[in-house]
Amino acid sequence: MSTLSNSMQLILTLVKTQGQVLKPLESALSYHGLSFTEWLVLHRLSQTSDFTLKRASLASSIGLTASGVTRLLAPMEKVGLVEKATKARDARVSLVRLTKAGQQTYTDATKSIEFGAEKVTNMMNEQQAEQCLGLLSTLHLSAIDATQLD
Amino acid sequence: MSTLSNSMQLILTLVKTQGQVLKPLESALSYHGLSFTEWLVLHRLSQTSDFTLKRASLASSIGLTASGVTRLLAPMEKVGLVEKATKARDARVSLVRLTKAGQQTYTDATKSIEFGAEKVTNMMNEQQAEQCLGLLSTLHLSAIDATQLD
DNA sequence: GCATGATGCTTGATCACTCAAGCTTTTGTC
DNA sequence: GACAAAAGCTTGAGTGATCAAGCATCATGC
Repeated sequence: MSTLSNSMQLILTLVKTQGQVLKPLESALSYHGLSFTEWLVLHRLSQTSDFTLKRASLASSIGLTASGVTRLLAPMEKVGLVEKATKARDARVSLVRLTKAGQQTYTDATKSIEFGAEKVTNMMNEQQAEQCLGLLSTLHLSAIDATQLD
Repeated sequence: MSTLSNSMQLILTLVKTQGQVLKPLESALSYHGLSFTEWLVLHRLSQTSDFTLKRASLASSIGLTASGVTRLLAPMEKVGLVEKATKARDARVSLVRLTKAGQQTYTDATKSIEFGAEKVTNMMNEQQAEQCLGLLSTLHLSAIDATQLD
């Protein structure tokens, strides 16, 4: 019954925590008919100047494959949150644009998810939250670095 | 293009980081024919005094449903990492026990995953890792707390 | 001592994603 | 300016999980 290294314990806690944290947020979003990943799509699109992104860029920015994006976006197009557009000079690329309805849904859903986020971080003060964010960012960079040189 | 609350940014970073961190570990484990979740099963079992756990306890301890456990364990039994046992006084419960082979695989795989974990946390010093672990634990408790009162 | 309900697990259907293969369009080379 | 290679997306097959329903087994009240 040997014990794990500190690194491994950190990662175990990371995984456990994410699982616990995501549940309430998913349920907050379900009221708007969105999954967390779908909300992420709306979020990324709403951050751009023209509400438009290449499918490939969207994919990598939310940590999905191209095919994952295709399958995720299909129903979102069907309900009109998002629409297809084509790029002028390149008929290969397919752009995704947030519709007016999508912008509205994003605004509403974001209120819900942020409310959930507040509740979930309730036991942390502002300073702890900031510190945690900083450390996670470091860990993120470190993980990217480790992935590069394999 | 309004910006997100600190809580929400923390959670976004948490999710992004976990995704990045898990990739190298999964690939380290794949050498032993294990997924991260399967390694978790071996880990939980190896922590018990008699290498045995109720399926339901195992489920909740690794954050899966009962049916998830059934489906996860089936192939692991087939390759002999784990075996079924029955409880004396209660024919409903089905116990899972780590076999000798499973113990060996756990020992080997744990070396690999811990090596991966070291690499992934490479850019953090010991103090940062500990601090991060502490803050994540707080967040975890906070999230559990938030889930209770919904 | 027997119906009622609770507990523990499995099964069928479905979902969200991945990978590999394929199709179309563009780019670069000669 | 034709043709191989690359880029961008979609599709078919498979994986890992979920939920809801079902089947045993155990516990309780009368």
